[in-house]
Amino acid sequence: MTECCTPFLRTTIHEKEAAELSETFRALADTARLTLLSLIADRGEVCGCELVEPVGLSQPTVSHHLKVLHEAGLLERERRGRWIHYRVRADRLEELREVLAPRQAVSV
Amino acid sequence: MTECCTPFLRTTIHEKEAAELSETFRALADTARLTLLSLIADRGEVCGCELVEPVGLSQPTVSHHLKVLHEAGLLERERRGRWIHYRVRADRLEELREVLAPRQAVSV
DNA sequence: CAGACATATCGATGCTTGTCAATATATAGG
DNA sequence: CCTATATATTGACAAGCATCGATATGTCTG
Repeated sequence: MTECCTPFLRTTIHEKEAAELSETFRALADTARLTLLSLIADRGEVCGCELVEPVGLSQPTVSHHLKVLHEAGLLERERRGRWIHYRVRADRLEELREVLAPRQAVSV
Repeated sequence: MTECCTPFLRTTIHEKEAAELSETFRALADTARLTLLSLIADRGEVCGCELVEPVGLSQPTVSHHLKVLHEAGLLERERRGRWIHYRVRADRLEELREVLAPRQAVSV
């Protein structure tokens, strides 16, 4: 019996929701991108130029990953002169956490 | 048993952590699998045979997706006679939620 | 403008993955 | 055993994706 708490989406998701959500998870489904997110989150705000060396990938590849994360809404970017600064979007992560939350008191 | 509180948002993750985490997110990075998870979570416990029709994919494909989810630790399976029953692993989702948690007071 | 540096785009390549039809395996009941 | 049903595996194919080198674009500073 699953009386205790049935987790994940409170109710069956629809096609569009699933499509959007899967896109976000896909952005997280890569070692390099998780490392990037982690580096950025750890430092609060980071210049892109500081991210190439620690992940050990080429500059174009890092640029690509940052783009994916940004397009998934997981990163904020701000240009300052030559540099682009990145921050993690906490609100977006909170949304994800809610999606994964166990359902509260069951209704219906 | 994983460590209690070193989500990637709090400190830089290491290579192995990132690899494992990305694998889990990869399991979630698919529309069909999200729909399956949602269906299972919604009903608490579901027989696999009830999952083929609602997702609109072939039986082998559904079987494949359920395997991916199970191997990612996101589903429990229990055989009962001819049928296999699935449940969502709430503990695993809770782990994911912690990983996505915003950093609290910074801990050196 | 020219040179330096940060970032983005392009094109190619090899690997991964979602999907199916066909087939195999497992389990229950006659 | 034989049959029916549930599930898994295999093999194939197309689409997607991570990665790189080469190159382009953008931006500041002499």
